[in-house]
Amino acid sequence: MSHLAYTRLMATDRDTVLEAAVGVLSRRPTAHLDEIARAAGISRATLHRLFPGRDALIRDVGRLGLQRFAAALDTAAVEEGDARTALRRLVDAAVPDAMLCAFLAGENQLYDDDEINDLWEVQIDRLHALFLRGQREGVFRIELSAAWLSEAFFDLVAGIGWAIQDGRLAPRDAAFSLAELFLGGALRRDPTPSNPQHLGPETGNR
Amino acid sequence: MSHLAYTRLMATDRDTVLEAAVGVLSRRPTAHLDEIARAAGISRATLHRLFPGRDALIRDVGRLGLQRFAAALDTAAVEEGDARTALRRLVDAAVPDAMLCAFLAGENQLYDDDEINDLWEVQIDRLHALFLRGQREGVFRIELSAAWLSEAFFDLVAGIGWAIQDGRLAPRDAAFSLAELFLGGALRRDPTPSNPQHLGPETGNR
DNA sequence: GCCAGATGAGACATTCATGTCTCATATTTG
DNA sequence: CAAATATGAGACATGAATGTCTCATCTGGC
Repeated sequence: MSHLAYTRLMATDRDTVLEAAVGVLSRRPTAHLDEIARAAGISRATLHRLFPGRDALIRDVGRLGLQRFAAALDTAAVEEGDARTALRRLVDAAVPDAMLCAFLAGENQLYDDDEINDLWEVQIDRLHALFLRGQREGVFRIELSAAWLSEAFFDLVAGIGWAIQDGRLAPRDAAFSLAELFLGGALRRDPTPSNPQHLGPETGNR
Repeated sequence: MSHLAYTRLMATDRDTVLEAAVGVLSRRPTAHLDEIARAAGISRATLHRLFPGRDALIRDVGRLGLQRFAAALDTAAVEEGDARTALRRLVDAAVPDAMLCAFLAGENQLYDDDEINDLWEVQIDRLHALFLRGQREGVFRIELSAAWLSEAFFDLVAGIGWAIQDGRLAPRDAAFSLAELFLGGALRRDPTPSNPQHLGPETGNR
């Protein structure tokens, strides 16, 4: 029991360090371990005790990001319901980890680790499938390829992460800004206020 | 005259190297000078003759990207005409340099060079002004802040660059995919085929 | 064909981040 | 309070990338 509690404490500690690391690495991939350790509030020695080396740290950051994104896809249940509301759920689930996604977008496929690459491919495929399904359902536009929709969505999630981190976007507005822009685009829908249609069902919890 | 021709030759040569460099650096910011030199088809010695050092190279890549983006804003004449067509012109002008923009999006504000930062700020302000004007004209949605629209637009341009570089998007489709997604969003406009409206005036040169 | 400038290949020194170590201190456990 | 463990601070070695050099080769102009 005490052993379990101990390992769990270490695990969350590792994740805390990884989240601090991503805050630095997403903007400056060449940051020194000194900076990362300082950002995490620990010494370089402890950082080395938690992670054998720099590449191990980077690898674990990527793994954490992919795990979080996979968890977001799970909690959003993107395989169920109609595609539009599924995507809205995904937005809500993914925005809290937008910074991790921003890191992933940058370090896209520079990993030689098979586990990481497989994990990445699986999640992208799930996203791709969501858009394909939406296109078949008549929800998403078919002029834009599902591959491009997946890519653009992930780019915008990353953009959300950067914007929040740099203080250019309030976290409160993040999910709304992402969902509205991606789903509805930048153009006004109806210049005449005769058609009060909305882009999707309002969940009412804003 | 021959002197001018000589310096111009060198300048374009520098730009050629910079464009090769961005192809490597946009994906792997930690790439060695060896790789960059090989990507540019020159030796490391010549690379050092063209650029005093690594940071000078990075700085010039950033400067080139900003110059190209500024030129795109100029040729698109974003300050003239209605905002929607101005943005379409900007898309067409910016897409060829999307990879440079992708690099800029990554190395956002890590420069301590005042000239670079000023140049960056000016261009972002121009983009911001375009969206503000469009919102006042009733073209762009006012629920999304002009700052977010600027940021998201740039993120998508960067995404275009990455997708093209990695072969996930055909260069032919780039401008269309970017403009349609950003302006109109991912959702189908009219599920019923009764209203054949389009998102903007077709220029007819596709 | 000759000369000047440019380029490539490689050796060399240097700098700096990394990795490893020790020891003192702080914190927790019993 | 005492022991055990975790942490921080710093020194030190190592290795890799960078910066600088020389020399051979190539190209272009005269």
